[in-house]
Amino acid sequence: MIKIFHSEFLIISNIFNYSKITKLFFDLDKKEDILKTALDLFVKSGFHATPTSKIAKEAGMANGTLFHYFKTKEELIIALYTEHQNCFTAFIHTNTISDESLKHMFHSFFSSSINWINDNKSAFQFMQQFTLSPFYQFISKEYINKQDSLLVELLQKGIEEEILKKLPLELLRTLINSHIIGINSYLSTQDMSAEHSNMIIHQSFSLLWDMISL
Amino acid sequence: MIKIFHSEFLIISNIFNYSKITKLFFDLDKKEDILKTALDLFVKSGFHATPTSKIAKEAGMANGTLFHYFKTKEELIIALYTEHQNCFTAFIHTNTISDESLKHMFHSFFSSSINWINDNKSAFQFMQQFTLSPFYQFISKEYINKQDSLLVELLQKGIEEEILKKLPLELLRTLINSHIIGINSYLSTQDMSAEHSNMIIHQSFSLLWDMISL
DNA sequence: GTCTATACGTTGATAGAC
DNA sequence: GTCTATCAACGTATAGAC
Repeated sequence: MIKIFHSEFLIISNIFNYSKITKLFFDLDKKEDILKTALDLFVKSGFHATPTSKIAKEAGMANGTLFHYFKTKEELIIALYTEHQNCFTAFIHTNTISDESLKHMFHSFFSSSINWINDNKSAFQFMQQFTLSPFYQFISKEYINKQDSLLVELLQKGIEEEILKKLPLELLRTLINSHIIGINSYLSTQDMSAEHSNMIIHQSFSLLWDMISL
Repeated sequence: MIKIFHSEFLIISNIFNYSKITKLFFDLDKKEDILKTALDLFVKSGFHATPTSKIAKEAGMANGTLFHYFKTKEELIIALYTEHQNCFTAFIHTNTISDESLKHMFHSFFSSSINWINDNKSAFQFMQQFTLSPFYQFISKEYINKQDSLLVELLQKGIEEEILKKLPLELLRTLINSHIIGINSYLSTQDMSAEHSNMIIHQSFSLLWDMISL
């Protein structure tokens, strides 16, 4: 990856670190090479069925070099999770437009979530695998709550303003997240045009809104 | 496990094979010992982080004995998945009551799903892990569709009778399944009385119905 | 059917030269 | 920082006695 186009540049720089944009035109950091390769292999074969030796090899470096950047395999797996989770959250925060209408804000929150997931399918699948794995217990409650803080804020406002049904915050939060996962699962298995896909996303938001709004 | 109580008996006989009920009062089949132990360990540590030697040991048998019942570890994992998936489907089929009202049928379908999942938390978590893993590709499309046939039938009827919104069947199916997973996730993380839990299940069905019905 | 013993490959991680 | 060489431990699966 020596040269990349503008559109790819935006996506990739989004996944990784904005401060390292300039390096992208020449070479990614070794650390990022590892993370990128590990993601592909983990999604293809699972954490434990993917040896560190294979990651290093496919990332074009020696076995020992990988352990220079990550002390253990576990550290690598957890770093990979937080890397993408942070990216996901950052994307949603910058793409959820502020608006007088709460419904519009929910809509843009919803669309940006779906869009990120769609542009980062592997990352999202890995994050789901991770969430169900024993590694997840090493992620603090505080971190998890922080990631969902924007959604919780919106929900709180919605309930206060009597736009949303008066239900436990946690329940609403969980149902919305499940809904988003479901839409993603549908969009991934069906083979459709971008246009049709957008229509489904729009429809799905209406469904979600019918469910949670008064 | 020499003697078990009636309630446990019902749950366990439900998980495994009805034709082997009589054996339960003395000893489970070795094969079922393996499956039961493997489930616990897989949920605790994941497929690959759980060695077959540990499964055999905890199931109270020699390493070689395990391989007498399952030729490979992969075969064991896949058998474990279908075992529980079959049980889940069977439970829903017998517990979804026939009724003139489609809404009532949906409600009982929904409740039985939630109830089974709640009584078989480990099994369900394993099934989700499995679904996201590379092993899932070994499960045929036909098998998957067959498992969801009751829901699809209900949905078809609902759309024909203009009770449900006219949306792609697959989309509805996926959204309902995600909703159920979400409710389960909420019920699992919160600590509540059976009474309160039932109330949430009831409310959640209303939400689902608001979403999919006209 | 069940056990013991073991073959044989693989893996995570380290040491030390460059 | 990166590589090569290496190791000790482990994991799947088999062979063969009982």
